[in-house]
Amino acid sequence: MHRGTLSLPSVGPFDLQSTVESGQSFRWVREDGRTYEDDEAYGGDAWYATVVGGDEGADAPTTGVVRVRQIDDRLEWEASFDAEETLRRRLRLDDDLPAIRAATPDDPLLDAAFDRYWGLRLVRDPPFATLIAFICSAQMRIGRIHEMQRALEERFGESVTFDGVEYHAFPTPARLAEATEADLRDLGLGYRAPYVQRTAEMVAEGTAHPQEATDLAYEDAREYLTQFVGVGEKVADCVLLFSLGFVEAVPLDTWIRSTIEEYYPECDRGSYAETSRAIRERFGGQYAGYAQTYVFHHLRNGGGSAE
DNA sequence: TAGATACCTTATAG
DNA sequence: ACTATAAGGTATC
Repeated sequence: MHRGTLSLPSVGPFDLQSTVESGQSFRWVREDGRTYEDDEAYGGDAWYATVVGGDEGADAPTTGVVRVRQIDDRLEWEASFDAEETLRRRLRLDDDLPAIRAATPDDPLLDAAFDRYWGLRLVRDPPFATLIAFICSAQMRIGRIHEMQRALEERFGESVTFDGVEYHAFPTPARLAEATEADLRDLGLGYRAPYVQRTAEMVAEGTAHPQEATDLAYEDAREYLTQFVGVGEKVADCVLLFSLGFVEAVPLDTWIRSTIEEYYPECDRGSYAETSRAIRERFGGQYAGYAQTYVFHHLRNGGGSAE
């Protein structure tokens, strides 16, 4: 058992709950077993766990389990290995949040979102698991996307025991590629089942790998990812933003589209590509994905003109 | 290239 | 109880 504490003034503002429960990551499981839709019962100091390794390859030299919780300005962790660097990377603790906000234009909506969830950070999740999770996300609620990922892990993921508790890594591409469409439909994936199987097969066979997009220019990277089955421009943007470090990416989902309609109508240019360019510019360019994630979380929790 | 439609499953509103 | 609708869209025509 390895343990450690990160003092938050050293990494700047941070809000663990907002970061891992804002619908950007599906890799963290709350240890108290409460669902992600049960926010009102949240106590503020819950442990969250994730299994590192599995499909992560070189990104995570150590396979193991990490638990983390936030108590005031301390981030406590327990893990089966020395997890400090993993946490810094996965939770983007080195991002300069004040500088990012300073680079984002002021307007009433962005100010409200940043004020309300100040400390929310983007995540840097493993590419394959993120690709699969967002293929699953089509026409799904956040809670059910979580359920699907847990089902995939339990059915196809490697079992890991830590501190007397059994955890499951996310399945490897090879293991998911072996699954049949019927297997995946049984887990409740619906029409996404063949998308997941075929995409896993592409990665397992070496046809393509989401990691390959990292070296490309942003729009080329988005185009690259759409070769995977079940991956359109929106899902590609999610993978770029939440896994591959393209902090300028702004996934145009239903929430952001309605936001554009209501608050930034001049940014609606018809096509995804052009609207994407316009809203990215409106959100300040290089860190536009940060603004998107704050706004998404804010509006999904009742923020905006309705309040 | 832009627009319309089907698609699995679940939860919620009426 | 039962039907309609929507949920972080994509593939196909």
